[in-house]
Amino acid sequence: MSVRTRFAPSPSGHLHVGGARSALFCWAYAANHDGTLLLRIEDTDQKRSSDAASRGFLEDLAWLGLDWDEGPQWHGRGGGDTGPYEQSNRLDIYEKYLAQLIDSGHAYRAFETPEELAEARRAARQEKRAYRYDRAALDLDPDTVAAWVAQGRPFVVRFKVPGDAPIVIQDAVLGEVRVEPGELEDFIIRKADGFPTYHLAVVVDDQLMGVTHVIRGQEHLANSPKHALLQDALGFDRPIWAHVSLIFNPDGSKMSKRDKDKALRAEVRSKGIENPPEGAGIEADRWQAWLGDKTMQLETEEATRLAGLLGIQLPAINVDDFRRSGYLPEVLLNYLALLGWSPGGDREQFDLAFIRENFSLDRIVKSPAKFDRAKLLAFNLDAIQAMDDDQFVVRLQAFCQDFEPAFLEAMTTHQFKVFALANKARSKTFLDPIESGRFFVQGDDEIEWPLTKPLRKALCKGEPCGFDRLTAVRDILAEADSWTPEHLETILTTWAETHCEGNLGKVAQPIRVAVSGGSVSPPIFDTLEILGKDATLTRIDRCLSQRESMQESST
RNA sequence: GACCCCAUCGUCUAGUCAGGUCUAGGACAUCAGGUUUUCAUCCUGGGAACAGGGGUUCGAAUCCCCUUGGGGUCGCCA
Repeated sequence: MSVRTRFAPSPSGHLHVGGARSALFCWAYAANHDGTLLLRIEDTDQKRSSDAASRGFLEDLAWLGLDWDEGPQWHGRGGGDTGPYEQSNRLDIYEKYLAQLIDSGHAYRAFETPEELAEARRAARQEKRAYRYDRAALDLDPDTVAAWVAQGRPFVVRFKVPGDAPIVIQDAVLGEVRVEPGELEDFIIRKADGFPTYHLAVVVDDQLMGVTHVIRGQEHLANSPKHALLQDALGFDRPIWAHVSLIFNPDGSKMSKRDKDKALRAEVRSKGIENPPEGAGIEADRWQAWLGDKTMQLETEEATRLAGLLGIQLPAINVDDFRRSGYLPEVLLNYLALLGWSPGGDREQFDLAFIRENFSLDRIVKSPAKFDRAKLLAFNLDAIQAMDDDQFVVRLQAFCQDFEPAFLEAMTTHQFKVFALANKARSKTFLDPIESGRFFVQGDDEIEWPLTKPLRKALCKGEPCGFDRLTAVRDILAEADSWTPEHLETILTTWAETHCEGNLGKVAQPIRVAVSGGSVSPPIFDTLEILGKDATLTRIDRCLSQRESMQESST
């Protein structure tokens, strides 16, 4: 039988790194076995599902290069015979199996309200008892049930957990996992709104879609016995389960899609903000609901705006966060693969083709892993350094198109190419050249020279000082008849030979400061070429015009 | 709290399933030098771990048990 794996996210925001890793493992296992990867959208929660969110997932997966064979159709991906692949479009299917379970006595209707259940849970907690549903609905006589249903009284359907034998499941990563009878309560398989719960939908869909291997995060481990029970009751096959360990934050907590909201709530509380800040675009009642419900998530845009207003940095947990931060998809994938899996031996850097060739479930690590940004960054640097020049230019260009169009608008194609290549050796991410190169796209009159320590050192200190050298070299540059890096190098090194004892830095640094307003830039000759002669001279002149006031305040 | 899962350098891991070749290997981070027109690179070198206790065995990082520690789940979320 051919291998069929599935990645089944719920569409509640962007794809987070844990989900991305599950998707990668599903992809890799299927690819390694010439099997099929299915994508299924688990949107049975009417309160939390939105179309925009599920498209975000698709885009994230596509960016990573994790293409699905079957699933929602999107830019040439997806399709297939076992759809529909959105659970909200499969309600009639679940109804059929629900009826089967009720008819066969494996499930029953229950009429307690959510409030009643919450109260029962609270009471159990107070008495330090483990709460389990008391099966009161099982005592209802059939006529009463029929009458209540006929009246339209809301009900849920619960699965009647057999109490006789331990439930033993086999896991490809963890081995045998055993749960004693009586540990599980009669869990709900259909909600009052008519939608199935996750448990029922997953079991039915996995069977109907022919899924052979379920690779998912260990937070689902406790669900598997329930699914096994449902599968047995429905006469379904059990898939092979592989529960992958969790990904942690550096502080040891679980890396969660809710971390952004958590950070925002903490900040709001610590600042004692009671109402939604002006410009956050959040309604007052929605704000209150969000503050009071730690499972509720803001939309990405709302969260980003709010973080901006509060002046805090949101934790990077989504694939999209890393994309915007200038990481390469192949590096993120490489790093994610290493988090919880290892090909054995010393090899650490590899591509998707290598993963495809070498992936196996028995090399998945059981223990949880902390997400280490520093190592990811180091890998990204290595990948950028290994890239050939043309590719770097093209990919940086694409990055700017998506996130920093100002850099493309402000430069000619040639300037951008010089800019890119001048930055390649010093970039750890695509964002590095952008952040350190803002001065390239600023107007000449926007450059300012804050009196920081490195600026003071470059301009004011020493005898002669930077200003002196700048004044002298300004006219040399003005007379340059050619403005190429090579020619500039000749002029300036020659000048440094006679005026700075051959120490190019003595003159390069003051120029760098004058044209950039900071102490950091690409190699100086490239920098000047990108700026061009006019901008260079204008900026030097403006800088020199500040000489007096800077020297005054520096003494 | 109940149930379940896990345990090698600061971090990710190799080695564990088939016990000896392990005075435990690699990578990231860190520290000390060096190269460099700034930043970033780059080069050389150093320190750094088998959670603790019991077994089994000629021999245990590797097998068993207990303790401790960490984590997950306990929703009409998935």
